[in-house]
Amino acid sequence: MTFDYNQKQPVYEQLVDELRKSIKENYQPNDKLLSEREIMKKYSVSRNTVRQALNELEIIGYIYRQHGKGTFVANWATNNSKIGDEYSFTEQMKALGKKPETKILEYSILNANEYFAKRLNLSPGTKIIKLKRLRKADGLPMMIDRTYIPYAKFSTLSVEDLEVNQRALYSIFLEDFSEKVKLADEDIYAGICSEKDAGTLGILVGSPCLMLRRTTYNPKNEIIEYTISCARGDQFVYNIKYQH
Amino acid sequence: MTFDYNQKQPVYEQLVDELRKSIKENYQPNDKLLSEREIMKKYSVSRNTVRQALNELEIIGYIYRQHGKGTFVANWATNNSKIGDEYSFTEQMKALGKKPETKILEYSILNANEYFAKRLNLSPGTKIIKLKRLRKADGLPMMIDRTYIPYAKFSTLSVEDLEVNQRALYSIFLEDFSEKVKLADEDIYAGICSEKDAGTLGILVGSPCLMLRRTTYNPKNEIIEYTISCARGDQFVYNIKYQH
DNA sequence: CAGTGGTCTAGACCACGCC
DNA sequence: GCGTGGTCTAGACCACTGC
Repeated sequence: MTFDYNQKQPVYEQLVDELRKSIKENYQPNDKLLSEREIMKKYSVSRNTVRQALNELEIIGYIYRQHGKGTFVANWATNNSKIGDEYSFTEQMKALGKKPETKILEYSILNANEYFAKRLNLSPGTKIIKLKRLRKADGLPMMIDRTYIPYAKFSTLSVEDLEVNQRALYSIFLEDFSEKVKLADEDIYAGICSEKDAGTLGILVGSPCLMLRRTTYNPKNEIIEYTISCARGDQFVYNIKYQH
Repeated sequence: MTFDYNQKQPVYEQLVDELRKSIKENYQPNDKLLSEREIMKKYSVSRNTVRQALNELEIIGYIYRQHGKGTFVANWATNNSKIGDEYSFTEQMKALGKKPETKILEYSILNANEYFAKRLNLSPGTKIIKLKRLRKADGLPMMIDRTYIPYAKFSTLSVEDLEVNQRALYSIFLEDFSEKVKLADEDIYAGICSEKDAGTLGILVGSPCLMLRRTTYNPKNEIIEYTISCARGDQFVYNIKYQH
């Protein structure tokens, strides 16, 4: 068995796909996998390529390796959800089997005041876009996002894409504006719901809520987004998985 | 310049240290680094080794690479705190310049009831250790942890180590019991403080608080810890950084 | 076009776990 | 001693960037 070297996808990625398929079909958790040298022979690739593929599989939690013993299949219970990705409402709701939905409550262009200028690392007065979104799951209001992004970078952002096509904001950043999220810095804390948001979320004023504050950076360390979210405390659980 | 091949530390790790030092002393953010081939010559190592070192530096956010252009120094503002690590109260408080302190409120051995047996994946009635800890920062009570671990694995756990030596639980797991944390699964949600905890934390009953529920797994997918924490909403902020 | 990072090969030795 | 994963080398070609 060999791979196609003329494809756009590198060989080690093709190998990752092959191994994933093979594991899915033929292995149980904690089974011993083929050794690196056996994989070399089977797929006619060099050891470096095998190790590159195995590294990927290790990172996504599909396998674990033990020096002197071998490579083993990890328990996939841990593999259904993405690990180490920044928070995505849509992804989390899907993982819970709920139907996510996003409604745009506000889209406006404003001049940054002192506070938002500082948060976005811009000069006060610079134009920014404010986006207020209501997130629902199975029809139930779950959280309100207030997102602030620099107008200069995203002037042609289409509200229709967000609402009608229900595209994820980060997909639009990446696909339409080539802005890659390199780092997301999140603060999570407990708070009390404001009167305004309580009405929108359909809960009592003063109910406990989960507050999220997020700043995201591109590879050049420019800030591409600042978001404050308020989630209802009686419904919303934020889940993270850390892999080592 | 060459490296010592007889050291326990692999050459690429030595190269990582060298490059970190060099970057710290001679480079500014977004400066262009030596090319991979120049590093090869300078340190007399092969390209693979250089790339292994650069991969590490990329993962910890020290550098970023651009195909066809070069390798660049990232802004270290993002590098002071560890990225992608599971939550550690002690580490976070240190990062904020606060003095962390842990007080053991309870250490007991009990038989797991239905609930905890399920959470730890044990049979009901199995012996487990309960550990209740109060976390303070600069003398101020911040959160209460209730940790449940299987007695079979950690029967010789020393409370003195935790309290007098202020050792981190995970260091003890790793160093004294060879239990490595492979995956941490955390739920974060907003809640209301119980009467009992309100007294300990010095806040009013019914105050909003941040609740954390954590399950950690070793590489074999055995559960090594289940912890529920309650943090005061007026003081405590949970910070995470995601790197891509 | 030259220079960069991205991928790949073939072969070597070491360190660890197990019999 | 043998098989495993971990590290390392020397050399090659490709794809992308910018002049």
